[in-house]
Amino acid sequence: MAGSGADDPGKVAGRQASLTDVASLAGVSHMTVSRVVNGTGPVRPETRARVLTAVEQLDYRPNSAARALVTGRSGTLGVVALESNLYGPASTLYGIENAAREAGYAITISSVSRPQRSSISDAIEYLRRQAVEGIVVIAPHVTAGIALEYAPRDVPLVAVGGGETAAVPVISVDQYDGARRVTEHLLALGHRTVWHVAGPGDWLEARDRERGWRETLDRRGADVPRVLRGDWSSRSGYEAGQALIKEKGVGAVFAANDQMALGLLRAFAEAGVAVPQDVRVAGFDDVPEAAYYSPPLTTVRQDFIEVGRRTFGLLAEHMDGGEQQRARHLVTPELIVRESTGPR
Amino acid sequence: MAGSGADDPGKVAGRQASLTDVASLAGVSHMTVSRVVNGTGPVRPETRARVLTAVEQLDYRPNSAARALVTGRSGTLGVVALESNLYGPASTLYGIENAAREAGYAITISSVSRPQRSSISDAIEYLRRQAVEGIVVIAPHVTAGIALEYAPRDVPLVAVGGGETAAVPVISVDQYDGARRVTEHLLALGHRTVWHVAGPGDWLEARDRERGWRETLDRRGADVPRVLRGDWSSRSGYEAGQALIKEKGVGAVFAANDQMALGLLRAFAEAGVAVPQDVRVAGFDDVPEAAYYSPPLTTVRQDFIEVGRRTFGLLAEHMDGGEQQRARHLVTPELIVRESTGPR
DNA sequence: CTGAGGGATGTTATCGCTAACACTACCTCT
DNA sequence: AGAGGTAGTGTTAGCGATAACATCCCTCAG
Repeated sequence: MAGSGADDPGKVAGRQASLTDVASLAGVSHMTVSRVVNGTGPVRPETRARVLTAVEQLDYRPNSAARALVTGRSGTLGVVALESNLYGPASTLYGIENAAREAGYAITISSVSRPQRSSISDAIEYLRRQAVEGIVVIAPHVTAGIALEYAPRDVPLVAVGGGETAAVPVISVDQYDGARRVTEHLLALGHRTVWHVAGPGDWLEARDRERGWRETLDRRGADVPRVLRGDWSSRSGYEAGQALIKEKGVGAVFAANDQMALGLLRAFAEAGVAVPQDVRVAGFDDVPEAAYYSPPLTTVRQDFIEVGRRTFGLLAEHMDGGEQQRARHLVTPELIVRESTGPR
Repeated sequence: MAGSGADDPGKVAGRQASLTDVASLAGVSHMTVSRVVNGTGPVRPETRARVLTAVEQLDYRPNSAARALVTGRSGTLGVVALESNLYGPASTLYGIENAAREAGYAITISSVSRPQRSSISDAIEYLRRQAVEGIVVIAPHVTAGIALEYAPRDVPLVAVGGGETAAVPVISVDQYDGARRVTEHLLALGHRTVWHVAGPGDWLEARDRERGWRETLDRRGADVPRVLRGDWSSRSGYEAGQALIKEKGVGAVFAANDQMALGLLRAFAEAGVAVPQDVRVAGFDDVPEAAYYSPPLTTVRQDFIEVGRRTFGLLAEHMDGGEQQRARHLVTPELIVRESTGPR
C-alpha cells in the first residue's frame, strides 16, 4: 500500500495504531484510552489530555471490526435499492442516508437490477452477511412484496413504498390519495372522464395510482376508459400518446408518472394536438423538470426526503427492541396545478 | 429483538451460530468448518457434506466483523456522493456498486449535501472510520479537487469526474471533447457563433465544457459571446433563455446540461421563438427524457455505467498494491443529434 | 479514627474468526 | 525400506476492542 512505512506518523511498526499503542505512548492502560475515546467512565482532565495528544500523534482511529465483534453491533444499516434513476427512489435513499448518519449509522447499499423475488432475497441475504443491524427495502413491486413475505424475521426490516401485502412495516406516499386528487381535479374542469396511462402492473405504486383513478371515476359516476400501460419511461408515454390520438373524446389524461406524461406531451405536440386546449394532461411525482415541460405539467408532489426520514425513524424504533408491527405509514402528497391542465 | 429464542432453528442459546457451534454439531474442529465455508484447504467430501448440513441446520452465517478483525480487510469500499438527483452521479454510483459487488466488495455511501472542502474531508474521514479498503469520490467540483489535495495517502482513493488539479487518479468523461463536438456541430450548420449557458463555475465539468466551447469558437475564428451561467437546474436555464431572447443574433445555444436546455426550450416557447427554426439548442448528458423534449434535444451522451466500471477497476488496481498514479482516464462521449438542431 | 463510598485507573476474559504450524495417515519415489 | 510429499484434520495464538470486575486513593460522615 502506498505511503505506509515506519516513518509514517500515523503508523506503528507499519500498521494502524491500536488502543494499546496509544496507551503505551500516553503511559496509561488501554482501558483508559478506550474510556477517553468513547466518553465512557470518568477520566482525570490531565490524563484525558495526555491520551488525546497521543491519539492525535499516532493518528489513531478505532478499529470498527474489533468494536463490532465485541459489542455485537455493526453500526450499519442495509438498503436494498432498485438500480434505477427514477426520481423517487434516489431521493428516498438520500433521505434515509441523512437520517441514519445523524444517528451514527453507516449505510450499505445493495442494488438490484430487476425487481425479481430471488434477486431481492439475495440482496437481503447479502446484507445480512454484512452484519447490518437493520434493512430498508426500496422496491415498490408486487414481487418485492412477495419476497418480503419470506424475509427473515430476526433482523429489523421495513419497506418503502410497498403495498399492504407486505409482511413488514411499510412507509409510503399515499398513492391512492394522490391519484384521487388528480382525477377529481380533471373532472372538476368539466371533463366527462379521465384517461389513464398506468405504470407497469407489477409495481405497487402503479396499482395504487390506477385504483385511485378508477375508484374516483366510479364514485363520480364517470365512464372508466380502457387503461393504457407503460413502463414509466418517456418512450412508453409517447407510444401511449400515439394510441390516444386515435381515440375519440379524449379530453383529459392522467399519466402515472411525469416521464410518461412528458412522452404524452411529445406525442400530442407532434400530432398537432394542443395541451391544454385540446387535451389536458397531468403526471405524478413532480420531478424538478416538470415545471419546465411544454406546457408546464400539473402533477402530484411527493416529499421523498420526509419518507426517508420516517423510514429511518421506524427502523430505529424496531431496532430499539420494539416488536415489528405490520402497520402502514402514509405520507400525504400534494397536487401541483400548472398549465397542462390550465384554462383553455 | 423479534423472533429470537432457544427454539429458533437459526440460534444456539439465543444467539447466532458460530463456527464452533457448527463444528461441534458436525463433530469436527472449527478449522475444518472454516475451510469448508471459505473453500480453503482440502476437506474430504463426506466431511464437507456433514459440515454443510450443520451449517444449514444452524443457519450459520460468518461473522464479518470477526473475519475483518483477523484478516485486516473489511471487504468494503466507500463512496462519497453528492446528494443530488443529477442523472450522471446516480448512474455512476450504480456502475460502481455493480462492479464492486461482482468482485465481492460491499459499498458504503456517505452523501454530502454541499460540495465544500470540509464536508468532503469529513465524509472521507467518516468512511475511514468504517475501515473501508478504498474510497471513490464522486464530486466533480473545484472544491472537491482541493479537498482531495489533502486527502489521506494511506488509503486507495480515486475520483470520478474531477479535474486535473486532483492529486489522485481521476476517471472522467471527456467533457472538453463533448463540448467541442456540440460546438462544431452547431457551427457546421452555418451559425456565425454559438452561445453558451454554462454550469456553476465551481463545477469542474462546467469549466471543461465551457473551455471546450470557447476554444472551439476561437479555433474557428468565431466571436465568443458573453457566457450565461446557470446552476444546472431547469429554472436557471429558463432564466438564461429569457435573457437570450433580448439579445440580437442568437442563432445557436449550447447548454451545459439537458435540464438547463429544457429551461431554454421553455423560455423560447413562451416567447414564441421556434426551435430549431429561429434558434437551435443543444444540451449535454442525454438524460432518458431528452428524446421527448419539445423538440427532441440534441445532446452528448455519456456512458456512466462504463465510468463506474472503470472507476472500480482502477481502485481495485490500487488496492492490489499498485502505486497511486495521478493519471487521468477519459471516457469518450458521443454526440446525439435530434430535432432541436435539425433542418429548418 | 475509621469505614463507606465513589472517582480514577488497571487487569483479565472474551467476542468469532483465520494464520501458522503440528500431526497423522498413506502414497510415491529411489 | 526409508525419505519425502500430500491430503486431511487439529491445536494454538492472536487480531483490537469492550465488559466486568478488581484495585487504589481520597473524601467525608459518624
